[in-house]
Amino acid sequence: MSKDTSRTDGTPTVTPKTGYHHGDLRAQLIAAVRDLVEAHGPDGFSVAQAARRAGVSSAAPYKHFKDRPEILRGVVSEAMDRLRAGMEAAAAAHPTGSLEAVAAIGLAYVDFARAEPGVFRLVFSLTEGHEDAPDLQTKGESCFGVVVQAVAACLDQPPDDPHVQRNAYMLWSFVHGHSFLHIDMKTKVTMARIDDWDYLMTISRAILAPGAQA
Amino acid sequence: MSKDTSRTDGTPTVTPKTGYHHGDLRAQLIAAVRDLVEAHGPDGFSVAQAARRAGVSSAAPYKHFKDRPEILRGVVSEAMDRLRAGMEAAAAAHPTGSLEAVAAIGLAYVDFARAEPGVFRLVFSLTEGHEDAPDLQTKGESCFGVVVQAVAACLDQPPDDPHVQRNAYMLWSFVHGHSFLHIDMKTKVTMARIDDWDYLMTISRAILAPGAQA
DNA sequence: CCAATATGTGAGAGCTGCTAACTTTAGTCA
DNA sequence: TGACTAAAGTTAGCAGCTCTCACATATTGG
Repeated sequence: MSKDTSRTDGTPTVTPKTGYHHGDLRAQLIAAVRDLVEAHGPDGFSVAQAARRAGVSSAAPYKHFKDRPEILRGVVSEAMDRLRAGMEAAAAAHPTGSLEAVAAIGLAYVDFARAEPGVFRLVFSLTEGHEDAPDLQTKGESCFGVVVQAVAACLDQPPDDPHVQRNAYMLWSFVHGHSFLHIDMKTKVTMARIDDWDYLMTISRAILAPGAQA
Repeated sequence: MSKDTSRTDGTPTVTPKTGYHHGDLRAQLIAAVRDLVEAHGPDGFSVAQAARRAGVSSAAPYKHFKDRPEILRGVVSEAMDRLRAGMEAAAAAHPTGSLEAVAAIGLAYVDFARAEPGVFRLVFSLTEGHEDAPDLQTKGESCFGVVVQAVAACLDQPPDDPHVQRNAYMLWSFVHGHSFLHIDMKTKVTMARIDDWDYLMTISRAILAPGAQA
């Protein structure tokens, strides 16, 4: 009964089942959906397809997720964890309070968008209609928290200072917009190519330099 | 044969059919899809539903559109026309070459995102996997062209100057990011409330002021 | 006035999301 | 150890969707 060597789908089962029970279906479904979203766009996946990839029947996913949207939320949640980890790691690689730390956080953001454009888009497509997902809200805020922390250190002011918040928001807007525009018209339109690091340093300096914009 | 007064859907037919032929089905389908996308998110619409709204059978749309994606592309195309018109009108309301003209373009952008968040998101969700849509590409570029034009006038340099292009791109990144973040976490997170006009003027000044960022 | 064409209809194949009822496995406690 | 329970699979099947095909009906140019 080795129904798990490979499916009609063509794609091999990531890890064969251990008999009847799978063992790690939830995580594998998320991984499968992540791949599918990356390959065919946010609405170009089906839970049936993901189930086939994981080597289970098309009803099995509903033992772990209530809905199709809930599966997507799972993917987003996992992606946000990685995004935040990446941002924190990037910041940690530079002196606390330095402009470089801020720019590095932005670069991590852009890198994530470039590496997983489909998932990146999904993360920010999902917020609407999923207000009933407090964990995602929380994770989003803690991503922003990384930026706020770095900006606060840079300006030597407390994180809840309105000036810090405003500057952090400006930086995030910038990086977010750049990320989106970048993956939208990859290497086309507008200009030859942007050196992201230069670009991000410029922005960080323009916004955080003492005396900038009032 | 008045099957057009209202449908089981509940929503009234926008304009009753003139008998067998509809007369303006294509435009009405686009309008219906626009509403549905706005109401239930980009993937929360179905061709069948749109057809019901327009008062035709579920096969009728395929006489005007090849695909489900092609209908979405139609919606996006129409939306981009309106977006560009709004940006141009906003610019025209201020002196050519003024910072206000630049900020006004940005405000038109943000206003559009706020007024039609679903469609706005759709516009920028569609670019991937639809590279075979040169008209959308063209319209996107001409939207950017509006920004470039205003920036060029403001800096008193030709539109194809790299400096102009770079600054226009920076502005667009900013406004784009702000728009997205704004509709994502509406009035939540980050800060109480942003006065968009102030915000956009600040940004425009920071980027376009003589001597700013090298 | 009549073909040719554009635009509608209904039926239906094949997929999907999701539920229901059943089966198998794993864990728990007398 | 062994029966009970809960967790995690299965198959069967409904309703709804996309899209196609064959057919019906308006519109229109020659």
